[in-house]
Amino acid sequence: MINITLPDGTVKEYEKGISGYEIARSISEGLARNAISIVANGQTVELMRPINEDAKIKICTWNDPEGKATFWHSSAHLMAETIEILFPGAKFGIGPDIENGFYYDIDFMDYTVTPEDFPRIEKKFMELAAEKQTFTRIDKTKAEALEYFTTKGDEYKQELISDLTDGTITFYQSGVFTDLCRGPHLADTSIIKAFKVLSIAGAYWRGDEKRKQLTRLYGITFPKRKELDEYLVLLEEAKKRDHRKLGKELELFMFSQRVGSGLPIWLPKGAALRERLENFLKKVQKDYGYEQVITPHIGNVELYKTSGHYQKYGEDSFRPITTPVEGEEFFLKPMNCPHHCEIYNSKPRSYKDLPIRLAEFGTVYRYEQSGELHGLTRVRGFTQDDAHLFVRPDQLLEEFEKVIDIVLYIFKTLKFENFTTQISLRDPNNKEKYIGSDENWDKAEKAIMQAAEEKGLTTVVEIGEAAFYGPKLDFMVKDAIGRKWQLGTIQVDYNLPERFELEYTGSDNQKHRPIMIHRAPFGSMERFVAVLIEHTAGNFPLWLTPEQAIILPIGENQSEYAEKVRKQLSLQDIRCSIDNRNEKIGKKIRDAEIKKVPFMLILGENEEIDNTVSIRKHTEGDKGIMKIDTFAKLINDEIASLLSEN
RNA sequence: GCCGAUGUAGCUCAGUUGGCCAGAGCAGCUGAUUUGUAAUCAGCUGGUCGGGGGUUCGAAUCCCUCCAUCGGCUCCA
Repeated sequence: MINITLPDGTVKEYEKGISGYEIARSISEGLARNAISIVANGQTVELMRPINEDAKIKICTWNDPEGKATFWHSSAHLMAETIEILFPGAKFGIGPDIENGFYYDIDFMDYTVTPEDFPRIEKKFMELAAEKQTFTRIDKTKAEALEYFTTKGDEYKQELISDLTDGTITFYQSGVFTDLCRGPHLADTSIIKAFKVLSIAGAYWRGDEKRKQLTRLYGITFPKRKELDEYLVLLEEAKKRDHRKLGKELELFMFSQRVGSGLPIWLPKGAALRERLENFLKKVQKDYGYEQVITPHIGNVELYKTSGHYQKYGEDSFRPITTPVEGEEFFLKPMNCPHHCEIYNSKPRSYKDLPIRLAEFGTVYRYEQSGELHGLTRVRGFTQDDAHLFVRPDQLLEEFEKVIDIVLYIFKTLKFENFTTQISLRDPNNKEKYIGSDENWDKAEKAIMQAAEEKGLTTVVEIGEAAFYGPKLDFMVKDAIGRKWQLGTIQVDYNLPERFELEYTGSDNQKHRPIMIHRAPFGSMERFVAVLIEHTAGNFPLWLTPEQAIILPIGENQSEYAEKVRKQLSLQDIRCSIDNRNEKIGKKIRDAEIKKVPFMLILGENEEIDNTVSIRKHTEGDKGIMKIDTFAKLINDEIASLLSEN
């Protein structure tokens, strides 16, 4: 007999060799029916696998992440089988489950797959699923495994197998398809009731751009047809929040082919919104002892040779600008830190002066490959809400933590609740990608981890994601369709102070080297606004929104009164306009709703007589009548509360 | 940069196998209407069919090329 511990802590006794399925059945028929896989002692395995020792278990269904993973991973196998049948000779790379569905990287050889092929792939897939195919696990020696795929002529699988240790290799066979795989899998394919090929893309074999590009098919499956339909609706809804679409509709920003790709142009409403964000941050920073500076958009090549950027990125930058007579070389500023280092160096510094906190909304230009540009989130010219803190070693931790406070305050004020925090370290096996000594890197990495821990952040550590001059603490937020973007970033840097020979005089009258903290809570204004648009679906908080209220006179007779209301509100800092068009009130309301104006003020004879306005709230409807000043106070109070919550 | 797709009026989209002056709705302009909580009516204006080249008697439609955009990959100081 063995002891099985259930997630709620109860311990049950079973015969040795019992399967997860039988355990599920002993709990309830329903659970057995819905069970997909079982986690036993931390390892996800098939339901039918015998359990031979005491174990802590969890039966996974579609509602568990592990269950979904197994469901989608098995679906990837089935999609591969479908491809093998429809496109004989196709070779297979890897096919994992992902956050939403799964993909398989496939070399289709001479055939080019297009979305027109999707329907027949989907049809065949569903036929195979209905066959109730089972997944059979087969242990192989390395030699046997290699032989199988050599005979089959699949060099990708051969390469994968060569990297594996002998004795751990398993195959899974379902239908006519056999794949190298660790498992686990569904009991059989019949519970897959809906499948859709989502998209097709190129993907380099093993993520290496020097190697062959395979065709990646993205797909998703569900245990119910209805769930697929719901998922597709969800995707459609998400597309409506796309910042590129809303940015155009709400006239926030634009791009022009003539100006150049990746170079955003801020329209009046977008510029005003961005300015409010900047002022908000400026005020916070002032409270934290930052000083604003302004530096030029270009810098001499020597500046970037000193900083190391030239050696690192010189070839992948916009070409240098040269002066006609002297032939001096300048680069478009790719970052603000070197300029700020020069400010630090402009006069002798004492330990009493530190920390020095220099902030700048600095516009920078970076060459991004054409295929990487993406709306406002990935551009070639953007403005960082940058600042550099020059601190003594004994101030590092406290200053770093205060920066975390600023980031968290901003995220909270803007209701960014679903962010993740990532510590980006260097890849110790790839040191030539970075500058600076091991000792300094160690110090910097430790400082970040300590600060994050003391602030109670739940972090994910990513190796190899550091900047070339130092490790980072990054704040990541997802966009409408789940893509992750880095917004806020805080970086500890021992390297630039050395390269620029930054110094301060200590209390011992000796020269010391300060440490730099680079930080940008928004990341960049462009990317932040993009994510803000997608999070709010264009319904910005009242203090940020371009137009807070719109006055809608019912007829021509109210135009004078409308102007009076506008002036009165404007005196109380409320942004509003008048819709004086010769249209019916229904039309004016409709247009204001589409423009997402938070408040509509409807004025007719009654309001004019009583000196009131009739309030209609965006998406909510009629809110009744109130005095003009009462409305103004209501708005200003709401804004004050939005900004003061802390 | 790479793989695949897309590009028709300011916006959203029609445009059959290449064939008469390239269409619609919204927006805009003009006029009528003066309106009470999500679209008043009528008329009009507006397009080098992404750019360039080619095939053809004839190209928005077929081919080549460049550009931009979209989905990914790679990259992201």
